[in-house]
Amino acid sequence: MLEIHNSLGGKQAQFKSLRPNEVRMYVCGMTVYDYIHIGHARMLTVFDLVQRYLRGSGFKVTYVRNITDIDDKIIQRAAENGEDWAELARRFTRAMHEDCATLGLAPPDMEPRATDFIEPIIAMTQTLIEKGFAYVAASRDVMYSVRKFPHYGALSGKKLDDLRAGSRVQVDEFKLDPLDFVLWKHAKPGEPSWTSPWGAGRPGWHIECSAMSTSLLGDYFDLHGGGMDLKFPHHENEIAQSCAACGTPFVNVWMHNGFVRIDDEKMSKSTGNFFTVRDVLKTLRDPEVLRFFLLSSHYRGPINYSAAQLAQSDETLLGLYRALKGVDKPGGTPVGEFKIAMSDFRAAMDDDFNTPEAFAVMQGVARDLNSAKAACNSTRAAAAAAALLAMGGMLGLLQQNPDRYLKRG
RNA sequence: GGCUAAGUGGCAGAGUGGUCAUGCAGCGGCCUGCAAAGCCGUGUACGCCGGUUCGAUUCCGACCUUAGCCUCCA
Repeated sequence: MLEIHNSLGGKQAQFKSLRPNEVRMYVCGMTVYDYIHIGHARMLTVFDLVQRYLRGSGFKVTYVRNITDIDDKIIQRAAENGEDWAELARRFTRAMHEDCATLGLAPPDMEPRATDFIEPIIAMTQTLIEKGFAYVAASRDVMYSVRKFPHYGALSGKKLDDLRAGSRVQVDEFKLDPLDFVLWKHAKPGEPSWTSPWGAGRPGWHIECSAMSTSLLGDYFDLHGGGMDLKFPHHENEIAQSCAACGTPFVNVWMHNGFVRIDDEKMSKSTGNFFTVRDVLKTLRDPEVLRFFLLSSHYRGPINYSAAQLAQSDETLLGLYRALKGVDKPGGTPVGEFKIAMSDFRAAMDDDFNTPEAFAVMQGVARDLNSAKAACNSTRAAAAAAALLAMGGMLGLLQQNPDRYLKRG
């Protein structure tokens, strides 16, 4: 029985997919204007784990992860570089794909780009205007009127009036409410733009995800994920847009991963305290060390990044590969006591993807494996190795040839 | 200011109303020609103060501290 913490409602809920044995999931991916850092790697790894484990549990999964390839930051960075914005986006999309491949992340089933979904974005914006949820402001931007959506704030537990009171944002004079957000940005001279009923412009960030997810997965789908920082306002806005436009519920379960920190501060591009995946990977024996590190604490909690931590993960992972080394014909189905370990492992994972607990089960199997090897009990060793490999497979770990892995570094 | 998480042994990190997390490091032992690896053993850890309870790290309340969101952000 799989239980997942649903951000909406803030509690663990028994996971029921909307269609039998099928999971449709959407994850907010990258805005491609720079190389990905360890914080992005955590998000990517966490949801890779989710889709992998769901598949391993017998679900048919459709995993969609978008690419935001038009955005203020892209335009700004391109201008700084004297580079074409579309070329810059393509360049960093390629870099991201390279990094994902190195990290051993399965590609999503669909990877929509915002610029390929201008039509649905315009259509949804139009619908929102027609239904009275959006308006064309004096600035000629199309805005979503947050007050028109009664459930606004439900996901993040925020009240509109509290937000307004505490807001440090300088209020846009064209907005009816300070929290209204842009659906369609009116193009300034020289900016990339698409024609629309409201003149040349480009999509706002929030509407992209609503348009792409509902176009590809339907109005109401199972799982929506992303980093903690997207909960408000991005996901709140997605709910407001999609529910209002489609007239249905939007998402069954919301999942948010915790941040990677450095010295107890959030790793982020804006503050400049970040390490890119490619730089960090140069210091490691194998990319698997990073995956192991990222999964060694629960996905919802914070994780502190440091070289010392990585070294510890390296050491632990080495121990697991050493256990696997020299086992004759591992494989087949786990038997006997390892069947029990297997079900312990599943229980841990079914409990909101409790990877640390799952790791503990694997350590127990590794110990049994080492004991069996020491006792020259090759049958038992093979059974233990089979179990360990099966568990590792569900996490995307331990699938390399042990001898080759151990020779590295 | 509002809202949300979290504070566990040297470090990392789960979990639980009353015998065990787990890993790394340390210590003792076994094994080995020595070492490494492995195996066995080993630590009166649960922010502070009250409350509930036969019993609380675990439940309740206050407090302190940290982080995040309220502006782009995975």
